Amino acid sequence: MSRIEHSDPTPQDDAARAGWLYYVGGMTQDQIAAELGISRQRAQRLVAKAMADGLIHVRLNHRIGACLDLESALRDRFGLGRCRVSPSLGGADPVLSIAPAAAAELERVLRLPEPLTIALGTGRALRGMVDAVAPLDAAHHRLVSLIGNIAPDGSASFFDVIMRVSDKVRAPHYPMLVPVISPTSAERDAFRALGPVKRVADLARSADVVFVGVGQMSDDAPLLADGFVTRAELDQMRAAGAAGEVAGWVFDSDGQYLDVGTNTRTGGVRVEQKLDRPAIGIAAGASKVPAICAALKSRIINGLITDEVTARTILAL
Amino acid sequence: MSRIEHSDPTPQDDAARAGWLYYVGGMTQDQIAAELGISRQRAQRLVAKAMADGLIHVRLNHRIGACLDLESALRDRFGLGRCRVSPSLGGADPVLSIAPAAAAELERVLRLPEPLTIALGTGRALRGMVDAVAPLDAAHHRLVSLIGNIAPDGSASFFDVIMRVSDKVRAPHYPMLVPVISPTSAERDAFRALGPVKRVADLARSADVVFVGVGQMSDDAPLLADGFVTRAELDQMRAAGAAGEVAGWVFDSDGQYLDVGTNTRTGGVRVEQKLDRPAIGIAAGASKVPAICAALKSRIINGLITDEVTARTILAL
DNA sequence: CCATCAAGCGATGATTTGCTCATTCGCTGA
DNA sequence: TCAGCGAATGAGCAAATCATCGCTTGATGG
Repeated sequence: MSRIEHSDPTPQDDAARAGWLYYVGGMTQDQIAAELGISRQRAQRLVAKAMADGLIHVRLNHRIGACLDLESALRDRFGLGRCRVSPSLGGADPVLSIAPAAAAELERVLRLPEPLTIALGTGRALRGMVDAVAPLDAAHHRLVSLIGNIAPDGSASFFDVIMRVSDKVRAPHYPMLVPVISPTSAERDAFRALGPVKRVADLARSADVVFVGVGQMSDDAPLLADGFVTRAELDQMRAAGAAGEVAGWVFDSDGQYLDVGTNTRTGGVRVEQKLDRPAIGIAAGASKVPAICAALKSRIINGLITDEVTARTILAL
Repeated sequence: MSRIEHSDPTPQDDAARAGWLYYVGGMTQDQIAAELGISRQRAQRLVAKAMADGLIHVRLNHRIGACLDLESALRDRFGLGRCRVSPSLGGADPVLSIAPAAAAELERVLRLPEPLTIALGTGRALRGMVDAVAPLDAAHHRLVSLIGNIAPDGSASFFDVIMRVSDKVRAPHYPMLVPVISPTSAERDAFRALGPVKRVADLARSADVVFVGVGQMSDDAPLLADGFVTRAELDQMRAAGAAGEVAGWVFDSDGQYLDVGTNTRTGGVRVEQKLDRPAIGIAAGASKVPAICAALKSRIINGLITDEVTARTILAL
């Protein structure tokens, strides 16, 4: 026996086992407690931990008719390639509802056999997506960041999305080591002139697939909440017609990029309009609707993963 | 609005939506009832239906250390290619515990880009596997049955495994339209001489991957339970050393096929020993251990998906 | 060596869920 | 038209689950 038992079970092992028995085996927590020789409370905690640690993945294997209808309506209206509509989750954060669908789409791309360069933006939706991705081996692809990873406070937390996903799927990753938005155009240009930055930017521009979130420019703008722009800058860009933002680059309600405000100092790579490769927007929520519409209109994105109510609102316009 | 609402929600749509809100959204049944404007009991029934219909798939995203250890031990001992060990589910049917792992392996194969011929056996374990596969598009592969699909009572229920999986993944399928076991060798040979049967058999023999269950020859033998062999035939073959069976073909404890009993009348294609392509056995349960060991020993199978206690028992021998 | 503190544990009460049963609804055939 | 019948519904209840609380235990630092 000791020949086989190479290692003591880690806490995660225990949690995984309890979660397995509970969710797959359909056992009650009492039964699990008896099986593993622990108290029910402990069993309960292990099951909860398994869920909290993301050890248990739940997916819906049925396309709800209403969502399929919305997908084809969106596809027709905006000439989309990929389009996915998830059922909404009542009042909960819409990010939660689109994360599994977004993860499934990313996994689909990662499983393609030919080596691809996959460009990723950042934001809550993308973060939700990578948290929902199942570990798999995609070492033949390259993951490249579209956006700088240095926040105004100097932290590199926005690095997270690409780092986490590359960790999960064992793919090499190329973060863009520049400020998301530099204090001055000159400083931005100085960063851009650096060899390594240039190479990552070229890689990002040549990406075979692009995944981005879409930011709104209303008072709850992610750029503002995360401290990338000041309220004055936000107001200035709104006065100039700003309706939304992709990878930090602000555009108007027709999806045309502006030449004012932070757009003169944004460090990352801009997702060009009418890209001939998939550029998939991952976004949901009432306040994002104008931004999503604008991005779709000028084909900054040519694919969309959203939720039911957002899809309905977009189509109602 | 009516422009969008093309179709009324089906009962499955409702179940899927309730299951989504419950499992993905983490809402209580009361909340779901309020959200959908139905009674709590109805919400409860929809959630249960979603689970029963297999609309909700749960997978464990963590390899438990003990199982990994067993996998490498099995790989070393029997020189296996693919090997997967799932945690056991207490007293429950071991088929339930291996079905997700088996499904994941089949999905991996189905997602390979080059067109493959995939041969499938039948049995409870295979049936569990196909029930757990997620729908995906694998139209470039061919699914071929190793085993006849006509049961002694004339029903074609054994057709189920390959039909269901081909339905789920939209792959063309080639059932073998012969009795599993014919009453006489002559009749078996007559079937074999038929052109269509010959072509399916040739296809099966040339398969790039093989998935089979492993049957025991003890009193709970699947062949006996399903009425393919009589007790007298079972006893006769046991007297001749029968230890197990793959795709209806009986072998002894060294994994050598016998020349007696029903083996002279079995209709399907025999999985040859030491195949140079993957031949993956999907089997778990204490009573199957001798059969699995025998099949591994002579390399009728060169891959194994089983559960923890079965793996331990195999290695203890 | 002892005081302090944090982490984990088991118990308890509140909430949520699964199940049974009587009833109703809708359909079919006389 | 209406009786018969099966499926679906909702009420009620027992079981299961979850959240909170005080306690133990073991580590840390004075």
